Formats: sequence, structure tokens, C-alpha cells
Amino acid sequence: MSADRSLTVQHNVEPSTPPPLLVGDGHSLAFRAFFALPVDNFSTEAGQATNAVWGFASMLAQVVDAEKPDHLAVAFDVKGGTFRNEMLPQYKGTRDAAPEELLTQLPLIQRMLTALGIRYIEKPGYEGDDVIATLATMGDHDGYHTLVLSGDRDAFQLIDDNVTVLYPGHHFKDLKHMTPQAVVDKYKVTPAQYPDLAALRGETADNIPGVPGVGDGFAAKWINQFGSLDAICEHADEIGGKKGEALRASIDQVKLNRKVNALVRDVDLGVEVKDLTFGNVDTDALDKLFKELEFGGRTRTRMLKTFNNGVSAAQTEPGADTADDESVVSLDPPEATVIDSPEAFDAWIAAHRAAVHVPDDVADFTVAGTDYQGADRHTVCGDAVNHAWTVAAWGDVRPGRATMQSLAICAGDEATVINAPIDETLRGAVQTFLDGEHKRAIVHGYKEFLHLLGAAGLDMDLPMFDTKLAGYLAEPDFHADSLAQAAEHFLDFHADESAEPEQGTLDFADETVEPDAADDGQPDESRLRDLSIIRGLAHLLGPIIDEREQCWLMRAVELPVSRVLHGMEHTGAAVDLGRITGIRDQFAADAGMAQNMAWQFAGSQINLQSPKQLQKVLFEDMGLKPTKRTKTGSYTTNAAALQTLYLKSIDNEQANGFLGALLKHRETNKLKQIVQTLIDAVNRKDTRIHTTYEQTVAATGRLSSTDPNLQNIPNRNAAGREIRSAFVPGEGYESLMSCDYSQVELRIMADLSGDEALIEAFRSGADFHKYVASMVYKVPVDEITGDQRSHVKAMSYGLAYGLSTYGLAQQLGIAPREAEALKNRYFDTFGKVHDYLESLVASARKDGYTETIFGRRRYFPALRSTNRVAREAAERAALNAPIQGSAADIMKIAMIRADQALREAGVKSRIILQIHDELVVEIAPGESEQVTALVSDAMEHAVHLAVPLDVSCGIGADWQLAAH
DNA sequence: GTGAAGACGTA
DNA sequence: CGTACGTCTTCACA
Repeated sequence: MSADRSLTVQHNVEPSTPPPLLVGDGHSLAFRAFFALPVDNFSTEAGQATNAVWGFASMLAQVVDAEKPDHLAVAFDVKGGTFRNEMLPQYKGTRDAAPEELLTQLPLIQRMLTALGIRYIEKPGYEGDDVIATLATMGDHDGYHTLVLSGDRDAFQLIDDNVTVLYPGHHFKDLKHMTPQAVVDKYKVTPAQYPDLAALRGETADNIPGVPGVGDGFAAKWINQFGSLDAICEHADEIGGKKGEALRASIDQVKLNRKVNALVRDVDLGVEVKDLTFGNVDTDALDKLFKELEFGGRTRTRMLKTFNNGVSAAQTEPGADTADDESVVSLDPPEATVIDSPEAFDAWIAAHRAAVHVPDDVADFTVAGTDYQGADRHTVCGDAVNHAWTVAAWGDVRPGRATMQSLAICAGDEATVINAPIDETLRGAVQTFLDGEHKRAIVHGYKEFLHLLGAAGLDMDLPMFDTKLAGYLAEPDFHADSLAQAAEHFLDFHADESAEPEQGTLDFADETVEPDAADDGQPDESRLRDLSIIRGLAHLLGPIIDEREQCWLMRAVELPVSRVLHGMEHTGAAVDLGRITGIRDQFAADAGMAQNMAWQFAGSQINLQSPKQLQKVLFEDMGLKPTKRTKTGSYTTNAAALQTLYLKSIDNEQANGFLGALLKHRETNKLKQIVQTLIDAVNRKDTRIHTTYEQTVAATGRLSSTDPNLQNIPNRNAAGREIRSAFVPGEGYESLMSCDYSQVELRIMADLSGDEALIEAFRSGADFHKYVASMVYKVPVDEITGDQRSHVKAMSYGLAYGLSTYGLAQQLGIAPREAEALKNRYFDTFGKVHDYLESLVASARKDGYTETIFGRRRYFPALRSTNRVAREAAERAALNAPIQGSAADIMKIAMIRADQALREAGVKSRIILQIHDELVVEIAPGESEQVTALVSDAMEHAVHLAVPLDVSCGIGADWQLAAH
């Protein structure tokens, strides 16, 4: 990670073209905004949804900022049918197909456009697309360069040298500039031919059927072969095969499609392009509207900045607004006082204590004695987040090498800054403050903060609120790498370049700092800004967390787990350097041998790590028949493919020999690389590896591990497992213990589904998979074959992933029909599991999100995608999220309980690693029995389910030997 | 130098 | 055509 990171600014690189005319497709934008933003977060007190309005404003502003048009208009559909309905009865004007909650927002959007001084145009009997086509044609005629902002591909027919369509990608942000060349590249036809292609293919979103079995590819092929749709129809008889047959069958439909998708370019709009200027916002109307919609001043400022020419937002900052708009928190940096004596510190705290109001019942929430079964999860932070101490520190947060540069405490609009090094007496004063006030403090990234504090000899018990964790709970699919990114995402606050931290200073918690960091004693402006950003985030996120009843999740689970993780990272895992370098050398030797052998067979020294070179050797030089393709269309050379090729090439001595050596090289070289990465990560001071656990990355609630990743150390085969023997107890410790949950996810499914048969399978205490197999196949347990057991096992595990029968068949090497039969038998036996899994997807579709046992949410906007692949992927993820997430919650609670139990027992043993369902504990001499009992109890009783949680523990002289 | 692609390690 | 991650190497680009 580098310290000198600059914000990436999107520049539109078209210096030669004049400022263009921008025409927006109002309906398409509103639709997009509606589905992109959760209604929950965007509704007025009265219940009016505002997500589409806000999203519309934000998207349009974004595009105007990027493209800087000098003329602007937005086209809308008009309610009721158009001429198209008469031609095609099932045709749905997009407007009539929209959900009610979106429709009520369209008038608000139009009101907003009027207030912003932007022309919107609608024409009865026509669609917005026709208006756009007409404007683009008029613009073309008048010499403008026109940009059409639309997510509707019908607009592609308008593209020429003077008309570009801005087509949103997966994220609205990455707009594709669709030029004639871009259309040809993507579809292999010209923009003018695009409607022909669309007519053949159909448009599922508009309920327009095309030729069955014909997609973009075939449509383009025919168009290029015959020149046009008309010509294709004339020569339909000459096209063979099923597709030709299908074409002839739907020829009338296709012709109709073509009529319907042709846009009208000469609607009488009663305006001229030159009149479509903008830049005069009616601030009174806008303020009135935004007040109704309960939009904050930040949105207002953004709108004025983009749409109000000449008049700066600051000048028109509303005076009347401030009275009724307490919701706006200033992001101006606080006034700072640098302090270097305990007396001054105490005085500053005393003087600012009055600005902090946190009710005792909020402050005194404690985890001790909390019932993790969730009897009382209705704790709230309420308004306290706006009246707390904001505490932050800056420096290098990497575990094992953390250093703190400065620390700041903020109350109200003022802050005190303490620069390192902190002398003994001042440190005492600060520690006293932290001990007394931690419950009234908000931070951003408690774990990172603890690393910084620790570097200065300080510590702080659980704070009241953590904006990093809150942001993660609010939106687990979004991940900010820095505080600045969080500010951008949640607060729409863009750090301007002049305020960029100067070289060497560092961010908050996520990056390293140059040793020569500026040290003039003056508080850095960007650090003070960080404080106000944290306050802004708390102000925004506090109510969201409260409203979703996730305050308990943050305070009783995430924050305590942060503290445990800090300890694990700080402690690190001890490594036997001699052993690990020996392992590395062995793998290196094996890999070298395999490489030489592969080179001999190949006859040249190709790079075995280059898929590209391998493709050439295997599929061109040796002429082997490829198995599968990668997503980009080239032939895969992955292990599965190589294995298949290897087995098929027994009679080809050269290929067979090469493939064997290549497979061997793949395996050993990978292991060598893994081991080398670990060696590089060993901290020379203590010969331990200090990983970093990311608590806000995995969307399901799991942790992840980086720098290095200690959650993917090989464990599946003997050679790889050997690496684990290099992890050993450190100085003063005698062994390692590994405890893991068996089948947690399946147990969660048993509990949540309430399936009596599956619950019984777990309660019986027998070999679980064998027992399930006997139920599925209806034969006694002792007659279950190895195949039956493994098939059922794969089925069980596949359930939680949304595994298809095809995938199951492939994995087990059986026929799809057999897999189908297995699935049917399985669900006959465990019917409630089936119903439960379906209900997960159904409720996600209905509510937009899934929830774990403890109320952790994940949102799935893609469930409403018209793209089948995307939608089905979302369905599988929605199925998996509550199961994987609940397992993650349970493990987090187990970690908190285990850590607490070890502390209370006063033992030296400590948790050092977590691998999703496994904990590794470093055991001090004489503590093994006691610690085994404490940790396994903490894990087994983390929650109470309808089935027992089974934990198995093992102890050994290294991690490998601790396996059980 | 940066980013995408491909590969592969874990639960 | 199975979820969730992180990291390495190569290769094409700036």
C-alpha cells in the first residue's frame, strides 16, 4: 500500500468536441435509481418513497459534472398507450409496467427538474424514446454533438458520428460511451442495423418475444450475411437448421417488432434545441420540494453546484433552512488545540465535557451477561451519536509494526490534538480520560484504533459506536478502503484536491506512513476533516442502525469481536523459521524437477505459469482437444481441464508426459509460492506472523484475512498440510489447540427450517452423513455404501450454495438424471429444508434483503434484474447469505465468549487464529485441559439451537498435529 | 506502475 | 451451471 494516493477524478477526454447537448431518458433513469437504492433509507416520515427522486438527481448531476453539456433536456413517457400498443397488444409501455412506488415519484422528479431549471418534455401518444430520437435528430441538424443518457438499448439506433449514447453499466458510474464503433464492436452490426438485430432477438424487459433460440450472435450473423432484416425475411427459406425453422415460424412477430422498435424522429415538440439551456435554479421551489422530501442540505448544495451557473452554493446557503434542518451536520473541520501537558489536557476535557450528552442507559450498555440468544436486542443509540466524543488516531496500523503519529478528541466543534511522542504524565491523563469516557465515544475502526493506541502505550475499552462497523452493517456489499471513500459513498463528500493530505501523511487507519511525515506540530487539516467526517457518518448511520435494530449487533457482537481480533493480530502466530524454509526448499526442488521434465517433453523452455503459452503448446502445437473455455473465450488450462486431457492422452506419449509433469509443477509450485509468501510475512522481531483480519469486507458477515491470508493455508492433501507444521507454539507456550465446529451450516439449516428429520439426524449423534443417507435411501445405516454416503454428503453441502443438479452431477461424476433423482429423494425426506430454502429467496425478493439469526442483513437488488444470469446468481447468494452469515455470527459470539472465559480464568493461553469454523489457541504449559474445556464450552454454547453444536478439539506440538 | 485475466488456496 | 474470500503471476497497457 502506498501513502501517496490521489483521488481519481473522472475526466472526459474529448477536447476537440464542443460542449454537447445532453438528453436524458427520464423513465429509464428513474427506474434505475428506484431499483438501485433501498426504499427503506429513502422515505419521508409520511411514508412517501423518495429513492428514485434522490437517485435521479444524483445520477443526473454526476453525468452533467462529467460531460459538462451546455444544453440539457429530459424526456418522459406519458401515461397511457402509444401507437405501439395498437400494433402489438402485449406491448407494455415501460411506464405502465412500473411499480406503484416508483410511479408516485415521477411527478416529484418533474417538479424537481422544473425547480432546477431543466426542461423536461413529454408528448402524449409517444414514448420518451421518440422524444429523445427527435431531439437527437434536431441536434444533429443544428450541428450539436448529442449525448443520449439512456439504459434502453433501443436508443442505439440513433448513434452516429454526432450522437453518442451513454449507457450505464453494472454500476451506474461506469457509463459506456456508445459510439458507432462501440456498437460494431459489441454487436457486429452498425447502429442503423441495430433495430433489425433487436427485432430478431426480442426484448424480454419490454415483453417482446424474438425468434426462439436466437440471440445477438445469430441475429448479427444473418444481418451480415443478407444485409438487412427485409433481406433475411426474403431469404428465410435458405436458412437451415432449427434456427431457420424458428425464424420462419416467427417472421410476422419479427416484422412487427421492427415496426415497434423504430423510433419516431419527427415528433412536434414545440421547442428548439437552442432553448434547452439550464443554469438558473429556482431555489425557493427547490427548498420547498426538498423540505417535503426531507432531503438534507448536502443534496441541495450538490444540486446548486451542478445546476446553478455562476451563483455559488455558499452564497445561497439557506438561512431559514437551518432552523428546521437539524439533520445537517457540518463537515467543516473542527477548531483544533494542540496539547502537550496533562494539565492542559484535563482543562480542555473539563471545558468541553458539557458538549457531550450520552444518556446513562445508552452509555452503560454492557456485553457482560448479555444474552446472545437475543432476548433483548432492542437497544438503541438514538441521538447520542450526535453528542458523543469523537476519538481518532493516525499512523501505521499494521499489526506488529503499528506506530501512532497523533491522537485527537473532538467534542462539539472543537478538537484537541496530541502529537506523538506522548510523555508519561500526559499519557496517564489521556488513559484516565479513555477509561472514564469510552462508553460515550464514537470511533471509525475500533480495531485499527486499538493498534494505534497500543503503539503509544494506551488502550480503550468498548466505545459506544463505530462508524466503520456501522457502515458495514448498513451496507455490507459496499466496502470503503479509506475514510475518504466512506465519506464519498455515504455523505457524498468529495475531498477537493487542494485539501488532499500532503505527501507522507496518512490516512486514518488503512495505510502506511512515511517515516518523514510532516512534523511541524500543527494539526493537519485533513486529519481534522477526518473527525468531522466521522461525526457525519455517525449522524447518518446511527438512525439506520437503530431503525434496523442492529445496535445490539454492533455493540454486543462486532465491537467486542474487534477487540478480540486486535488481540489476535497483535499476538500473531509463531512460526518455526527453520522448518518453514526447509519446507520451501523441498517444494522448490520438486517444482524444479517437474519443470525440467515438462520442458523435456515440450521440447522448449516455455513458461509453465503462463496460461497463454500453455494454450499454444497444448492446443496448437500438440493439437489436443480443448475441454472448456474461460469467460473471455480462450481455452482453459486449469487443473480440471489438464486432468481430463491427461487421462485422455494415454496413447500420446509426449502430451501425456508433458501434462503429468505440468500438473505436478502446478501443485508443487503453488505450494512453494504459498510458503514463500508466509516466510516473507514473518516479523523479524518476534518470528511471528501478524495477519490482519478484515471485519468489514465479506458481505455475509464472515471475516477475511490479509497480509498474509492465514485462512487459506492448505489442508486438503498431505503435501499441502505439511505447511501447517511450521506453525508452532511460541516462546513460553507448549502446544497449539485447534477447535472446530462440525457441520455448522447444516445445523443452522436444521434449526431454521425446523425439519424434524434433519433435527433428529443431528440429535442421534451418529455418523451424520451416513445417517442422512440411510434416511434418504431408506436402508439401514450399516448397509450404506461409500458412494451413497459421499453422494448424500455432497448434496447436503450443495444445498446451502444453491447447487444445481447439473453441478451436483458434475461434481460426483454421475448422470444429471441420477443427480435429479437424488435431489428428489433428498427433498422427499427433508421437505421442510426445501421449503425453508425457497422461503429465503422469496422473502429476499419481497423485502429486498435477507437476515441472519442475529439480524445481520444483506441486500439483493439483482433479484429483480432482467438478466437471467445475474438474477439467478443473486438467488443463490440470497439462499446462502443467511446460512453462511448465521454461522459467522455464531463464531463471532463464540470468540467473544472464549476470549472472555480465558481472561476470567486468568490463564495465559490465547486465541491466535480464526478460520471461519475453526479457532486456533496457543496453550501455555499446564493449561491444556482447562483451556480445552473453556473454549469448547464457549463454542458449543454460543447460541442455543434446536440441534446441538458439535465442537471437536485437538492439541499438538504444531498446527498440523493439533488436527483431529 | 496499474489492472485485468487466469489460476488456485481455504471454509 | 456452487457461496464467500485473497494472492500470486503474466501480460498488455500507460
